[in-house]
Amino acid sequence: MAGRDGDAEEQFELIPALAQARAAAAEATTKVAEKERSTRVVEAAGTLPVARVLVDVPLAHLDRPFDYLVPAKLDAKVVPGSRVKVRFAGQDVDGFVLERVESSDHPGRLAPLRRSVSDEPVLSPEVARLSELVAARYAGTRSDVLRLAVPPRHATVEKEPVKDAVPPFRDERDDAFWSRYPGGSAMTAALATGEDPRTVWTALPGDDWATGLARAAAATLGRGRGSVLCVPDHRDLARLDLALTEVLGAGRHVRLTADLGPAERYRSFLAVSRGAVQVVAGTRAAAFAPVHDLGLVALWDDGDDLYAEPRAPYPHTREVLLLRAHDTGCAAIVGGTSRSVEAAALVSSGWAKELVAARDDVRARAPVVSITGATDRELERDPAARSARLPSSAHVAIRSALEHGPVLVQAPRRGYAGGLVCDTCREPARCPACTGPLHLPQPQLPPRCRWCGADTLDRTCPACGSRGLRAAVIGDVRTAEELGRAFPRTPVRRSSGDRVLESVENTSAIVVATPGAEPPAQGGYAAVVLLDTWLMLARPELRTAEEAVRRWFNAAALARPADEGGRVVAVGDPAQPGLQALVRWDPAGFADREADERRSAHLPPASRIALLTGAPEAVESAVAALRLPPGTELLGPVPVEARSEAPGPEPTLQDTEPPVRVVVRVPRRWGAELSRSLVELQGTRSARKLPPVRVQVDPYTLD
DNA sequence: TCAATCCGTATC
DNA sequence: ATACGGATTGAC
Repeated sequence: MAGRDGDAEEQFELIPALAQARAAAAEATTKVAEKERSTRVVEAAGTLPVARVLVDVPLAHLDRPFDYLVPAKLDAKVVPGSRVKVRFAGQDVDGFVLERVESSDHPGRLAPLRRSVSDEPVLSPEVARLSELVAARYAGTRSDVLRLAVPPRHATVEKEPVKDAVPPFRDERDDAFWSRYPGGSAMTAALATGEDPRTVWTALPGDDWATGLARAAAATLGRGRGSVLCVPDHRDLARLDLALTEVLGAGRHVRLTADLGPAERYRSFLAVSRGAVQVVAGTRAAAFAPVHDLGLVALWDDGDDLYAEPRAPYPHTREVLLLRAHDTGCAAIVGGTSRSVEAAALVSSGWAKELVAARDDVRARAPVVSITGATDRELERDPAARSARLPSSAHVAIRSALEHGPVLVQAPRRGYAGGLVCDTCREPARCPACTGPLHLPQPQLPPRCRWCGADTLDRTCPACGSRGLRAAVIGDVRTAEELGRAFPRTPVRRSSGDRVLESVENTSAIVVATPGAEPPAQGGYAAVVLLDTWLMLARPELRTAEEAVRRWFNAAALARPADEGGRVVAVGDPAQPGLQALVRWDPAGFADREADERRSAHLPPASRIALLTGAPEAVESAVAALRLPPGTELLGPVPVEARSEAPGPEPTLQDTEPPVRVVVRVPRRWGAELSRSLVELQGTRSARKLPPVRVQVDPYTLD
């Protein structure tokens, strides 16, 4: 059995009787003598007998290395970065060896390592340091971060023979992709020479971004440096994987995602950690990949919410990669069709340089975008359009575009119909009895309350006095049905949820998709229609506008260029800044505008915020104990719904009393200070066994 | 005077 | 989380 000969327990049994007798005789001795006894008994390794071990315990105040004695028999297996088992506070726990040292500062006697799990150095010094930085940034523990960074061991996979090393990569320097961007060739040249450029890249609509990232990785690999490339989901990863194979050839890269399955995931991880491959493409789990000689970190579409890790300490892939680039001094590319507010902040602070196409190029490649109002008056005038809930101009645009190719219709959310809103002011309709949300149980029945179940026969909108109601969310299913009736001779296909189309052919068809599930069309869509854009702006959340605009740009980028007749019709308010940015095809301008608004509203990234959630008294005492940096704002406490979407080990909130939440907000320059005092707070609280308070630094949403 | 129990603190 | 030590309490 594996690890049998690595068991320190056996060594205690093998202690000579003489030594045992001597040890027994030394019963009442000083601490110094006792320490000597223990060292002699365990027979420590000849050189570097002390292992500094990060133990896997969830307690914040124990998030530091502890020293253990390396038994001589384990000398060869206990290497820096390897997994061990140690006795800690009376129980056996897992740990990572951070380093081997000559002596310990610990005044007491050291316990021996119980066992070496494996001699595989799975925690590289760089990732060990990164986990420290991420934990500090998000006020979490290193053991929580390491759970995200190092996949579980798979012994069978670990024993598999190592693949032969591939010969050094020679980049043939094909600049066909990047030369279309002013400064693009300079960037790849800088990647190839080791100048480590940091770039916010706003891609041309319809551009083959995957090839761009693959070329950047190739330039970096040309000088022997590796890359970490992150994408939001599997569709994107399949595309990047293809591009990497084409540009780098076979065997130069691996895919790394959490849902590969334990064996395949560990196999990919080992290929990277052993240096067999230096290019990693993956979802957010790949951000921590221990790439040898890291030269480039890159991510595509950094505004996607899939980059927000749902497990503690909730790090964001973009922040992990940027911390990594900053710490190691490697190059970085933050790319997208649109631009996140955080990316805009990287440019305006001077940390990164922007890489955008020339204005003329953008005009030629972007589709023609128009906005059409969706007033009910306009719907009434056109019976055909009303049946499809489409303004007549959108209806006309679809009909004429279908003569030239496929048409994409983006419908805000999945499902048949959501709640009901006032047909005039669009205020959500609430139950007159209990203020619960109303819905239509069946088309011909009166509205019913989802909370108390009462039917509402007579109701006027408290906001505007209107009596009419309409569906708040049409949903892609009903949209597809209605479009099928409006265009009876055209095939209507759906792409959403777990039935996402890979791509569609260049034929006359209507594709109804939810945001993020839009399949690309061969040769591009003749037209893209964005339905009910106002709905995507209706949520009162931090990133509502940014998120909506990102989704509009991503869908619109699938249309053909203007000179090939590509059109985009957005149904919404022509004065809406996000839609105006789409008309001008100016994602950077919109991001700057949004950044200004966040600054004046004291929201991230201009401010650093932390959420403290827990039982009312717990949150109250936590806030009272917190060292608050200058300029701190405290918002709340407010009651929150007891919801824990995040799977896995979470601090269990008291469910006897409804939890509350406080928002702590500081100016950005005090962000590190805030994180420090949150770490201190969690340390004190866990040491004193106080009820848990969940801390989230810069959460993705503030709903 | 000693044992059972509680509380606080360290965990190598 | 245990685990241990010192203080505290209670019965002889």
